[in-house]
Amino acid sequence: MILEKKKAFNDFSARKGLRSTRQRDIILDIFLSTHQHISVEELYFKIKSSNPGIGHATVYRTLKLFAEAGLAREIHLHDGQTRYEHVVAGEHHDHLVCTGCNSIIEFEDETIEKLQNEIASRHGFQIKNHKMEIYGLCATCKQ
Amino acid sequence: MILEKKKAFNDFSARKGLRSTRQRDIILDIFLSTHQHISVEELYFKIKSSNPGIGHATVYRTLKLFAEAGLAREIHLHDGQTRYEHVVAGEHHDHLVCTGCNSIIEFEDETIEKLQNEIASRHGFQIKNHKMEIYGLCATCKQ
DNA sequence: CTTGCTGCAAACAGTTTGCAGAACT
DNA sequence: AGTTCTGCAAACTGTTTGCAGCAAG
Repeated sequence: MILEKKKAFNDFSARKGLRSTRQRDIILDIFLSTHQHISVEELYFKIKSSNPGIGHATVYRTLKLFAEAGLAREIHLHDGQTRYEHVVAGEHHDHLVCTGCNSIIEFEDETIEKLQNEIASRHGFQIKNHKMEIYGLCATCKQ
Repeated sequence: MILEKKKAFNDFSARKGLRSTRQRDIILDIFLSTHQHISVEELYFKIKSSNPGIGHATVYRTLKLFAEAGLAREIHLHDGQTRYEHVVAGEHHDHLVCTGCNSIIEFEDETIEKLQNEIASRHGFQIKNHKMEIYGLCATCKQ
C-alpha cells in the first residue's frame, strides 16, 4: 500500500512532467509513515528532525502536489491549521472531533452519504466533495 | 426579530456586566441588517463606510461577543476567512457551497441529524455541535 | 545546458494583543 | 472616579511568493 502510493505519485509526476527529487521522496516517505490528520506544521517538524535542510515552503508545496495526485486530502478542523489525511481509494469517512483532547474518531455512514446525494440533486447541485465534522467530547473527556 | 436579538444582547450584557457602547450598537445593527454568512472583513468594510471611526479589532471582538451571546455563529468555509451567520433559535442547517460562484445554499435534514446522534452515541461521544458542508457546483454553474 | 525545484527570507492575510486615551456607569 | 472599551499599531500565525542558486533530465 505504501508502494502503491509511491507508484501513484510517480505516475502523476510522469504525467505532469514533474521531476523526481530527493525532497519529494523524503516528504512522501514521512507522510506515508504518519497517522491520519497530520498538520503541515507537525509534518514539517517531523521532517526537519531527520532532514534539517528541508524548507517550510517545500513541505507546503509538496503536500499540495500529493493532494493533486490524489493520495492526500486537505482537511480543516477549525484550529487554523491545514491538515492532510491519507486517501484510501473509494472510501470516504467523516470525523468526530473531541474538543477536550483533540482526538479524532473517523466514521463512515452510507445512509448519510445517500441523503447528501438526495439533498444535492433536489437543489440541482453537483457534488464534488463534502465534509462533515461533529464536535463534542469523547467518551473519556465527557466524564 | 431584530428587536428580539437586540434584547437578547442587552440581557447578555447585563448578565455579564458588559457596557453598552455606541460601537456595539452600530455593529449589532449592521450585522442584523446583513444576509447570512458575512465575513468579518466584509462586515468591517460595511461598517467603515457609514462609521469610519470604528476599528478592525472592535469588530472582531464584538462578533465574538455576539457568538457568545448566542445570536451569531462562527462558520468556516475553507476560504481562510471566518464568517458569521445569524442564529435562529432551535434551528440548525447545513450548507451546499458552490465552488463556481461561491453561493451558499442552506438546507436542513432531520434524518441526517438523527443519524449523527446515533453515530455519536455509538462512540460514546457527546455532541456539542457539528457542521456539514457539501462542495460542488450549483445548478447554474454546472452547465 | 536548460528548466524545474529548493531554501531562504520577505510578503501576505486574517486575526489577536498591548496600551494609552476615551467613554460608560 | 473607577473600570471597561476603543482605536491604533504592532505582533502573531499559518501560508504563499520572489528569487538566486542548485540539481534533474
